[in-house]
Amino acid sequence: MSDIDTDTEPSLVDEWRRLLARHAAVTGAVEHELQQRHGIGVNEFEALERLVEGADGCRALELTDALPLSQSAASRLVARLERQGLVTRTVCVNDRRGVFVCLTEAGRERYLAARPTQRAVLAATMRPESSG
Amino acid sequence: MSDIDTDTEPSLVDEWRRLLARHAAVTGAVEHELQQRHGIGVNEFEALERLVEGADGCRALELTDALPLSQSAASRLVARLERQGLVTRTVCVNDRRGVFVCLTEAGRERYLAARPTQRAVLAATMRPESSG
DNA sequence: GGAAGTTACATGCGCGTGCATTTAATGTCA
DNA sequence: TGACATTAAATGCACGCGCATGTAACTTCC
Repeated sequence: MSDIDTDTEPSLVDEWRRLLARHAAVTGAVEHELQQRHGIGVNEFEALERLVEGADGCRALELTDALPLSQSAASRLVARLERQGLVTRTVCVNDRRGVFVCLTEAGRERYLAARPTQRAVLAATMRPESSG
Repeated sequence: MSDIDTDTEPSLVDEWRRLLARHAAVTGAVEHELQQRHGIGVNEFEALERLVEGADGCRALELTDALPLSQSAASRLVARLERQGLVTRTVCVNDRRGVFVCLTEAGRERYLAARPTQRAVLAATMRPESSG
């Protein structure tokens, strides 16, 4: 395509850097606004959203899979949410190793309150992508 | 375009989730491989790359601007690189508040050794984007 | 049923991050 | 020149992360 002679396509590196910059910008903005206005972080919000999308409850395992987090990070995330009263942790009936995470009313309200903020920040910060 | 009636375009949220997932996947892979095979992390590599692209040296300030990191994180990053002997920190001549970061020979070699690894991981993990 | 392996989740640990603050050097203005 | 604002970088602090490991509950196979 272009006539650069790096060892690999420069567009790949460009894309990578754009990914890094974009992620930092968008995530940083979302994190900041959510934290400032609703006292939750990006991952907390994402977890709540997954719970709302499901039947307000799901296995911790599903949450771990749905989020870009390690198992330990997900575990602590749920613990934080529980500490804030946004979810409850109960032993799973079918598999007592498992934890059933359930959205509380406070959790639902917090999510609903935070959603417009998150959507607004996304709309404001994700646009510049088109000019890539 | 599609006829979903969420409070915002669902494509925006989809794009956001793809950004999160993609960043986690690619960055995680690059981080792991670079750490495993060359003893440096993603940010360390990016910093070295900026130094190589420049004249093997630049103000710490420029590095901070070039990387998706806070000022304090960039400062510590340079400190780590120095501890590993990959860069040197000298007081800037023109502005003695500033720090001039200079790539060492070891730093250049480490970068050159790590670059193929990074490029390979990028090539392997960034492709799935096209199917967005 | 019982031993061995596997899976789900929690936790100790070290580390990198951002925020707020500090320290030192520059710029500004009189 | 001297006082005040500004800027560059370093650092104390709290916190979230991943890795490795621990614990408890399943599963398998005999």
